Amino acid sequence: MKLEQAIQSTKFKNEAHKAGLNILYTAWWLKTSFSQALKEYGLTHEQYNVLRILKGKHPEQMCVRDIACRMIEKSSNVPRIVDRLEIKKLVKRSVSSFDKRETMIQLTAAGLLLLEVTTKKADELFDTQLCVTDEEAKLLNELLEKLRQKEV
Amino acid sequence: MKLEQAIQSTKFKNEAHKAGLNILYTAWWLKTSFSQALKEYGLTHEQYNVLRILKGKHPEQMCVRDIACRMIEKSSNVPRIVDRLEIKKLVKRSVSSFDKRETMIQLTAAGLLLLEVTTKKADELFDTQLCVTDEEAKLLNELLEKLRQKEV
DNA sequence: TACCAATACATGTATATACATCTAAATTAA
DNA sequence: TTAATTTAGATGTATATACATGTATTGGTA
Repeated sequence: MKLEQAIQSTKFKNEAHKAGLNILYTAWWLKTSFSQALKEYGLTHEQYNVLRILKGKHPEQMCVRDIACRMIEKSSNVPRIVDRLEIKKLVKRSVSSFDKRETMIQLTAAGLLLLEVTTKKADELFDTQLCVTDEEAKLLNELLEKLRQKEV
Repeated sequence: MKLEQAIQSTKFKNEAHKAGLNILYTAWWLKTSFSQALKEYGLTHEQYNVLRILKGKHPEQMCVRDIACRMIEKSSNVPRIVDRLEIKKLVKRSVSSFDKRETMIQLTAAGLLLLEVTTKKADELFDTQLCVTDEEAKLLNELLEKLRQKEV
């Protein structure tokens, strides 16, 4: 669907302005499809994201700060997301013996299992829903990184 | 900043997968810069978005449903955003005489004034922060719309 | 050693998202 | 014309975002 149809708007200040809105809309669409796919497993996509980050170090533990700086949305409140994962017994919290201020998080066997199933679903979604060739995707990545070059 | 630095991750399944994450990250970055710019005016970017949509019809009124289908994030809860705008006297609610189920929303003079100031700020932000040429932006728009082609 | 600043994370608050439910009004059907 | 269905939007709940503040621990400094 063209952006014009999606947000019922035809006038944009310029192409860059339209690109900004197009990125926001595409991100919303992606998040929504993603959340839909995870729903039957009782996971939100932020919870999935934290599990996936933990998998990267498994069976080692990670502290909250390390998880936070790997999140896509940097302002995510990781302790609260971990709260919900802990209630569902998908992760385990423990105080670091190294530094008692740090809370170490580790995937449980249930968390690891659920992650494996949902990762398959998520990868499938990316493969089937994102209609771009490898070259187009590469170009898209370059354009997005150029667009963000004033990032602080 | 490269996506790899931003989310401290170097392994992606393929370029399309990386593009998906890159879009999500770029959208987060955009939203954050945007919210930052609006903060001194006491507006969130969703509230700004609703005001901007209302401006499109001003001085005519719009019903809640019409606003909702122009929102970038379709699952936004428009009545609640309007609640906050109404408290700040930036919009006015009234029952439609045409169909008493409909609530008509209209910008107040204060809302219109605030919108003019913030629109200047917002446009400035888009112009200075989005580092792409007109051709690149056009390409980006085409790629995003191709990527979304399986949209329902 | 005692004090102070910095750090890690928990927690509180306002707003938004995502979705379900409720109420009133309009539309359709019997 | 009444009854059932649909629609519009208000409202409730769980989760997340964005940001401020509180608390314990650590590290640095006098």
